[in-house]
Amino acid sequence: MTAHRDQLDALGVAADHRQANGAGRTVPDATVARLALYLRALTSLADAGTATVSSESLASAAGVNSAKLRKDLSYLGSYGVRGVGYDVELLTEQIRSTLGLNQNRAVALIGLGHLGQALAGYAGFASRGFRIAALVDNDAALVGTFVRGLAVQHSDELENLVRAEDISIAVIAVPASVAQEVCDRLVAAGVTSILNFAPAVLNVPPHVDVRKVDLAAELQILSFHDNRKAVQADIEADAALAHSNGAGLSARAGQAGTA
Amino acid sequence: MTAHRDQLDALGVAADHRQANGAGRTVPDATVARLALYLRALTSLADAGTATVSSESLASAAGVNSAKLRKDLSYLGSYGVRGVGYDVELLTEQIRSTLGLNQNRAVALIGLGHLGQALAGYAGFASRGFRIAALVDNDAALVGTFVRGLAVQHSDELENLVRAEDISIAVIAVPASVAQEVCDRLVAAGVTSILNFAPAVLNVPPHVDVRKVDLAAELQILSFHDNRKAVQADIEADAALAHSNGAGLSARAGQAGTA
DNA sequence: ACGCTCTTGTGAAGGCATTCACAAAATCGA
DNA sequence: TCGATTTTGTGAATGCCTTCACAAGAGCGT
Ligand SMILES: NC(=O)c1ccc[n+]([C@@H]2O[C@H](COP(=O)([O-])OP(=O)(O)OC[C@H]3O[C@@H](n4cnc5c(N)ncnc54)[C@H](O)[C@@H]3O)[C@@H](O)[C@H]2O)c1
Ligand SMILES: NC(=O)c1ccc[n+]([C@@H]2O[C@H](COP(=O)([O-])OP(=O)(O)OC[C@H]3O[C@@H](n4cnc5c(N)ncnc54)[C@H](O)[C@@H]3O)[C@@H](O)[C@H]2O)c1
Repeated sequence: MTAHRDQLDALGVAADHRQANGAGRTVPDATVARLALYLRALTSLADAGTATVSSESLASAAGVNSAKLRKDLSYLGSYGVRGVGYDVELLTEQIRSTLGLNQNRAVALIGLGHLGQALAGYAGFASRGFRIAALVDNDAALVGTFVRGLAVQHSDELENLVRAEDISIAVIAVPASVAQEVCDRLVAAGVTSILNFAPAVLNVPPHVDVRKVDLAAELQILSFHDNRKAVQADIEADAALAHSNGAGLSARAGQAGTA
Repeated sequence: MTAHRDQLDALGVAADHRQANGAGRTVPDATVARLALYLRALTSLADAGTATVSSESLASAAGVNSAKLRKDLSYLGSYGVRGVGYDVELLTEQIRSTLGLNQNRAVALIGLGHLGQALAGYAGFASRGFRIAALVDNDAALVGTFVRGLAVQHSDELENLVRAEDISIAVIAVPASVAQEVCDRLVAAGVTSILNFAPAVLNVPPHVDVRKVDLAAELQILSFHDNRKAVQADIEADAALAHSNGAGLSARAGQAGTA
């Protein structure tokens, strides 16, 4: 167990992608998702002063198995050395380049409520290749306040900001009821990638990518497995009981049935 | 496009699951992840007063295709009526039951910094089947303060709280440097499911499930596709230019190459 | 009672992703 | 120079998931 399959997202609209990289190869989506993980692990290694790493140890640092890691890296080309491993710095550069992180991408954050404030202050974005270039909210009390040295702008400015800063990625942290409307405006202004925290399905034209983060859904997935474990334990307990007893039904809840 | 494949998570450790439901059938992981989505869509429909829904319209409300939805629901049993559709209330109950949401599960939240504060105040958890039963931090300045009517407890109390409230699910929102340590304590206290926000790979025993949320990774995945689009646009622009020009290289960045 | 229409439920096919397992490449020491 | 050792890169096999396409079932009007 330890985690679910490969965490096939709770989320997920539908579509397909393939990318032609420098070498002309194609990178599977599942691989792209893991490249981000490898990058994180490589950064730790570099910080620790490691210059070279084997697929085995990088894989374990990233929490995947080494065959998968090697196959993933093979889509980028051959940057390892047989018998030795991968050069940490070179591989980092390769992955950054594949992910398009060499240009410190500008990101807009829409909605500076509870979640938005936390995100705006999150150091992990900056350190991993993103520059928050615009903070937007429509609450007059928030507009003009500063978060991490950046002023919150009124949502009337949304289109101007997206164009002025050449923003292609936006994060939506507004209530679900206005998420589609905000999304439409972002798309109209030229945004092509959206990370959506609102529990709403966004409709976008085909050239726009949406990824969603649904925290309650994540918990529900955990709940399913947790429940499964409990039911399993029940079955086993009952089986054990049946020996001494006859036909027991343990006290545990056991939700898997037919309601 | 519209979204990536099925948003194979950026995250994901490795493992496999299968669940025997009431009918003795097995529910694929990919399906479990989508059940949470369907549930959300069903709740909206119920709020709107809809009593019955076809696979076609429920699918579109959830942003998936209808064949997939029907196949997914078929793992729970036959709760639809041919020629008519699904009863919203009945289906809701079925999914809730499958996900183990009929017992308002108690959740612990560890770390009440920027992110933790936002999560603690998030209404979406309560409305979708979870009760935040414990808030834990080790910062003396936070302990004793109240968030949504619940007092923040000192982390020394962690084990006691988990046992007292019979908590099996925990959310980790502490710095990455202490995430493993917090995780170990949670597991030792009896937690079996963890949602991890810290950018760190957690090692857990096999009976414990971990799901991770890595926001920077999400952005990096978006970045990859965004970059791909830009490169593609370049190629096309160059091809067009080549006709009038000879051999042009457009101004655009074009990061997909070999660094 | 019957035929028409609608929509589910599901075998079968096809497509991806993961895992296996090993030949090929590189280094090192003798 | 050569053999031992290490570790990559990748065909091939396997297993999931998705998608297709349609028979079976349910309601409805006549
Ligand atoms: N708080 C969390 O931990 C959390 C977790 C997961 C998901 N979410 C989701 O994220 C979204 C935001 O959550 P929150 O807790 O921060 O809510 P919030 O109410 O605290 O913040 C929403 C913010 O959006 C702003 N806003 C509203 N309409 C706007 C518009 N048209 N343009 C620009 N800004 C606008 C509001 O002024 C407010 O500041 C919600 O959809 C919520 O469901 C929140
Ligand atoms: N802020 C964000 O939007 C965001 C987004 C994604 C991921 N994250 C991650 O989530 C985690 C929290 O982020 P944050 O911005 O809230 O950080 P933060 O520094 O604001 O909060 C961390 C909290 O954890 C508490 N803490 C530290 N050690 C603890 C321990 N041993 N036991 C209990 N509590 C402890 C601290 O007192 C603090 O209140 C980090 O790992 C961060 O990388 C944050």
